[in-house]
Amino acid sequence: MANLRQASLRHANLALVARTVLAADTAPSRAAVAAASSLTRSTVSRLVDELVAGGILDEVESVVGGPGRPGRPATPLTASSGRFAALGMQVGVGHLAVRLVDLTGAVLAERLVTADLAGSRPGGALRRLRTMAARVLGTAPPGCRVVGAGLALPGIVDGESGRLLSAPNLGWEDVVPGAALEAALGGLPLRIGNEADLAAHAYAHPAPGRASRPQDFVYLSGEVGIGGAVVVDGVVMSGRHGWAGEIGHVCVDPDGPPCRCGSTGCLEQYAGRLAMLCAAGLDASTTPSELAARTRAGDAKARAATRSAARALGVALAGVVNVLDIPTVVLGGHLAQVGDLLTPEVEEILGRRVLAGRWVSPRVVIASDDPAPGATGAALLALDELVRDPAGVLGH
Amino acid sequence: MANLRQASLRHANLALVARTVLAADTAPSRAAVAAASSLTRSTVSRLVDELVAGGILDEVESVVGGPGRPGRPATPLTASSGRFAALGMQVGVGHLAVRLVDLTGAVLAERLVTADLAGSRPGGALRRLRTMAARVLGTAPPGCRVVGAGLALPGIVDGESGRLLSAPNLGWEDVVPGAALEAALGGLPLRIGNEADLAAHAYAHPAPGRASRPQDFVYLSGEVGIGGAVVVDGVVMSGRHGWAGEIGHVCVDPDGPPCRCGSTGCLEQYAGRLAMLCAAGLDASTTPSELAARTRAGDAKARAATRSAARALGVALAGVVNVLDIPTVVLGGHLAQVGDLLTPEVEEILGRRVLAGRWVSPRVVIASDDPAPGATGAALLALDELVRDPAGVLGH
DNA sequence: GACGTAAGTTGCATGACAAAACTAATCTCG
DNA sequence: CGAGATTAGTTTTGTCATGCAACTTACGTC
Repeated sequence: MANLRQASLRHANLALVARTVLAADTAPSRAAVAAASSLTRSTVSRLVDELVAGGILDEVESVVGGPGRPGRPATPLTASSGRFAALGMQVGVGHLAVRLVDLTGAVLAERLVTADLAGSRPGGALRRLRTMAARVLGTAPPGCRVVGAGLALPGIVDGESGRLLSAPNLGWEDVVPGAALEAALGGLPLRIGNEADLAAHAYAHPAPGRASRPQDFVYLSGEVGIGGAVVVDGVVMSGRHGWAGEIGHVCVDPDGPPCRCGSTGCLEQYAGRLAMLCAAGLDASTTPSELAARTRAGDAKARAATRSAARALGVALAGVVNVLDIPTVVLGGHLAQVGDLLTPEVEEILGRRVLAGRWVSPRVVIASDDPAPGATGAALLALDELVRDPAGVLGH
Repeated sequence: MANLRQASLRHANLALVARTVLAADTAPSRAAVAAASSLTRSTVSRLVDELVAGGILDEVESVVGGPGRPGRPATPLTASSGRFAALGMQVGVGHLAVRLVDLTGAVLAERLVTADLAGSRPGGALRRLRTMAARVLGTAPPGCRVVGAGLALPGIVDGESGRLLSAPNLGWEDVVPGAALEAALGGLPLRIGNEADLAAHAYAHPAPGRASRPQDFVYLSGEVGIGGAVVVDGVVMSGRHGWAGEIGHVCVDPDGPPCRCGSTGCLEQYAGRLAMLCAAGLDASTTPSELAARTRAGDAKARAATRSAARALGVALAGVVNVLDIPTVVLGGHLAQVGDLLTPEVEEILGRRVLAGRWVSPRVVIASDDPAPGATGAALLALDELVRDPAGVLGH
């Protein structure tokens, strides 16, 4: 709603040029950027010079196998590597993670530890995260400017106030992580977000300003329960208060088993990690991969457990797809580990229950096995801000 | 993604000024617009002059009860009435409607006829609509410029190609209404859309560029089945292909009755108009108001029918609210007529099943009883385009 | 009737972009 | 090997929408 002045014009075009370079698959020349952005070469040249001087873009000298085309050779442009970075952190039920990610999407430094934080005290976990963050920041290359920090949390989060309202799987209630982390961050702006939202963001964006294959999908993530996120056009729909994506508590059967959320027949009671292991007669500490192995081996209880999970997922996701017309589902977290067993039946149910399935049949895909995608997403959050307004870090 | 030139700057600020005037509750002066938009008075003045000359805004002479404040009196600005308008049409299962709506949101002319179109032939219905449209356009006041037309349809629509893919309640498949209406429209651009989407748009926007109370809500609409729409920040989420909002086919109980969509236990089988009347032991031609009357009178079957509908709505909507974090539900269509009977139980179930219900309890509100809100929404669609880029109809 | 106040207008300076001419660096072909 | 073709990038000049500040207008008030 803000007005536009000439400066905003420059800001907007600066951002447009930066985005164009970052989004490109191969390093484009100034001329290519001009063609792609429909700005003139002269304007692009001026803006690129500014971005290069500001350390956001790099001119690549490499005449990798001279193209052999006539004319003056181009000067390829890329995101500057190692000059701007952001810190991404994640508190999971089973781990802590800290990452330093730069504008190219490269991880400059990382620390990841496993830790059983179910029913833990927030203070202790955040202190551990703080020392990890300090160490990672310490190993940042010289000349690298860290522009922000993000933290992914498995619960309902109020991003405005930086407050974690409730994380049932951790047993945390009403925590403000920023206060505990401040000492390590040294005034760095911290943004917090839901783990599934941030993992989904990372899935849609392999690097700042770059978009990957599906830009519209429903993302499911889970360590103990099931979190989720809805991504439309590469943007995570966070809802009125930022609490969207609770797919784990969509009702699959009103007469189903009670859920710890107080309701009955929630998806989580069929396809949550504990629910699946329990149904398969396995111990809570068993890995989902073990469950997958047993299912493949023909273990009857394991087969029944995956089958029940797949049917519940199918019913719940069909509802979501009917309401949102987003025909791609991405399975992350523990669901990724048993994903190939679930996919066929889930797709079959979706095809049957989705009204528009006649025209576009819903697909299920499996996310990468990164143990802490939320940390990457959290870092991208801060870097995206830089991409959205590069003038902010330049000489204004 | 487009680049910004100086002209775009002017276009954007022209739109900003127009929006500011249209969105205001009381006619603002140039100075007030400047304050609200953070443009300078000089810039606003120039832009307003252009908009007034172009017939988009009007200067109101009325010094209604001179304010008695010192200083030069302001010149209040409003949307120009009767100068620009758009044609909104709707084909319902039970009616045809055509409206001419101007920039103030006023209905300049209207025709509405009841007609049983279930299982009808598209050609006949569209011919009737065409003559209605021609008559309404004929009564447009002189000097009124009709800038576009929209058509609301109860089915799955491909807006890009202007094709109605399927409207099960009409029995229509693969129809291109634009061809049949062309003669009446005389080259006017026609946009088609889903009835629920457009009704939801009209609910969020009482007039072009103006926003009403809830800007985030789930809208339910129904004549025979149940259509729906999701509105986020005043914008209807249409989904990847524009087929979002099929809340009627969210699964309430996987073991429930079969639905004509091929699935089982769809919401429509509990809360659709026919389903409710049937469960209450009433004839298909009975009005929902009659059902409401019987329920209030204590008729056991009627009570059971509304109760069952309310529970199904509660379960289905809880899923939607959990996934989208949109805590307001608007009941339209036949559900509005029995709305007061459904509301308490639906709200109770939502409070129980929505995970974030602890912090914000979901509300159910009842839409107005306009028989053809989709027609208004369809007209607004075309007018919104004018508001989004006023420069388009000005001297470029 | 002079003064204060707020609305709206006018003229000038700024600065961002487009257009077009120009320079640079390479390939190609006679 | 050199002239011409071709493409990349730069420089110069013109345009135009905005901000700024001074100005005019139209009312109230004392």
